[in-house]
Amino acid sequence: MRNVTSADVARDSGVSRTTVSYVLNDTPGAVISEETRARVRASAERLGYTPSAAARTLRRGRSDLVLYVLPDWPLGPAVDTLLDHLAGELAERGLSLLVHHLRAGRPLSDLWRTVIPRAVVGFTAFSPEDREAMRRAGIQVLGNLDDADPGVEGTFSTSQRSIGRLQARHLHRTGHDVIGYAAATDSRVRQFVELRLDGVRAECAEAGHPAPVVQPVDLTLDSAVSAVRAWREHAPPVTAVAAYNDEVAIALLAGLRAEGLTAPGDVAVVGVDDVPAAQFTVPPLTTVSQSLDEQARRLAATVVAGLEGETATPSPALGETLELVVRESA
Amino acid sequence: MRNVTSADVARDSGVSRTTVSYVLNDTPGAVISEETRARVRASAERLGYTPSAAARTLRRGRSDLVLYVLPDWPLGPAVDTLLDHLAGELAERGLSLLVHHLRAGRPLSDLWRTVIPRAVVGFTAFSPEDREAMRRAGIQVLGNLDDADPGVEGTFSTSQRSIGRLQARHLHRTGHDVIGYAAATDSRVRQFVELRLDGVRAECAEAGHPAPVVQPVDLTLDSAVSAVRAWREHAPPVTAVAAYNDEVAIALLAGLRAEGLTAPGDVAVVGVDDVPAAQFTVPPLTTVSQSLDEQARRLAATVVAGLEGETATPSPALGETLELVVRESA
DNA sequence: CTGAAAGCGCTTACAG
DNA sequence: CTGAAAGCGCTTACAG
Repeated sequence: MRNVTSADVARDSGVSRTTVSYVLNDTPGAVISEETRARVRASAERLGYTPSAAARTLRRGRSDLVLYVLPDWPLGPAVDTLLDHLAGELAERGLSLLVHHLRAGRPLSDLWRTVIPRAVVGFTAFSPEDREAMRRAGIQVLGNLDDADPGVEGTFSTSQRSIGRLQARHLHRTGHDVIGYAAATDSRVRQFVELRLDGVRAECAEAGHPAPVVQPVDLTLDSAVSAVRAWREHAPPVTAVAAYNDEVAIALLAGLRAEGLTAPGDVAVVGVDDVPAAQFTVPPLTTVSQSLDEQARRLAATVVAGLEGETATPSPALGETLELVVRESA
Repeated sequence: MRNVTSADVARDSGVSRTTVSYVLNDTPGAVISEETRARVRASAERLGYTPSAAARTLRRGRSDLVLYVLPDWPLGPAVDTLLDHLAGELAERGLSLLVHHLRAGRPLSDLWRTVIPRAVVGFTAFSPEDREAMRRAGIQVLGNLDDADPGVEGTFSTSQRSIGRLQARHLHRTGHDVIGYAAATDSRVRQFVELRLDGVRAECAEAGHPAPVVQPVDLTLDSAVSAVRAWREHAPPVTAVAAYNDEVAIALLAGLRAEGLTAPGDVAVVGVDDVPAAQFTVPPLTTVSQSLDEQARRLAATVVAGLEGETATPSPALGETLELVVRESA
């Protein structure tokens, strides 16, 4: 059963392939009678014609794919939401999403050169060479986390620094002068840890308070307990801590409990993410919500705007998607 | 700056395009001197030649894409792992991953007809028509959750029923006769709820115990409290409950606490997933781990085996990736 | 208004 | 051992 091509449609509707192409693509300049158009469309429909992406790509020199480059660290639930929104918006415009997970020994350039996507969207920034090469090839490049490029900074992702600032500010406002920072140990997430911690530091400096006392915390009780002890023994003692995320914060809460301490009485704890479990911890966890859904929507909008050639409307200040959820732990 | 084509490489190395193609593709029958091969490869390298995916696809009649069809419900962290492994394995074979999120008004057939992927991998089963049509088009079809097709059943996903059985069995063994089931209310997840609950029912029936008392639980304290009350008021009273997943179980634990009850003393609770927070709840949560990593690896292996034409080695019994993690809540 | 023809870049019988 | 040539299915100047 051979595939049905535009030639089949042409034959069936008694016109040339040119006409079929004009009709089906609604080519602007083409002057074709409504009657002919209807006939062509009916044929296409009846024969179940679907244009070949390969042929179209070969002809046009660029495909209908958008390459989404994922980083080498765990993104959590964010990806799902992101991919979903993005794929949805793209589908409405006849585009499809190609995902690539960055990894050692899997150069990005081979892929984009081979596939010639309409746009490349990166979770992390691209190397200047990659970026330049893609631009030259007429591929739209949308990066992320790219602090060097002010035009792109934070277009998609909430500024990690703002997260740290928000945590520290809340802790200061609730009467804590010397605060700790619980840093995740997963090396793949280092970039984020550094950025968020930077925010905490900046806030402390501006408030005239001492710099945060950093302790590594992985997802074990032992590690949480050690961190708690270190903070308590610190002089002056740490009375509140900003955790890298809710998982770390939840471990911390368990660490406090194991030491016979409570939050926020002995040590206040603030997390990041507002995971579902955060409302059910003992005590309920105060945290920073990143509004991933909202961010996903913005990313999709930005990509689409870029594709349609609009000047990327500078997205609203990042902090806007950030929200402090005050419960009981801090 | 025109793209470099095989003709450029041919010119540069002084051979025909035929030879370039033979060398670069290691075409089996081709007899070409080692010296010529080296020359061609050097030229390709130097010119930065990357074959056009579009042209190759047009010629071959099928692309180097594997279409991964995601369902219309939240997959959680699973997707990330799955995509990562799959994309990795595929990349090693020169294939790329195209994701499509199923949604109303976005027919799958348009996409696969347009793109002609090497294989289509589905998280959920495909309709018989889609499946047949794809097969006829020479596309490898790998479904999931497809209980109707024994050859495919559970190839990728752990049997949802086994999860329920495992939960119920543990509860029975620890002395509970009448158990409850906490069903998630998110409609997108209904399919899973039904399957897992089925497993619980089957286990109860076989053990000669009463059928599970089902209560809906969403992620609010109120809802958890209502469920707890209903179970306590049930005659005979429910002394243990299997929760749809850890999130629901964690809400339940909070509901018990709010009612002045404790687990497992008053009501035992067992979850599913072993999320990081599970080890830090009060009390630590007993749960079923699905070994998503292991499953992702298997999915990738199955897809790759299928692509290489091997008869899909029937994967080992599903239950094997399931593991009961006994902590304190049950 | 509509058609014949070129050409996108590749692979692969076919003929030396 | 190697090359000339056809053809995959489309779009788009170009010529009526």
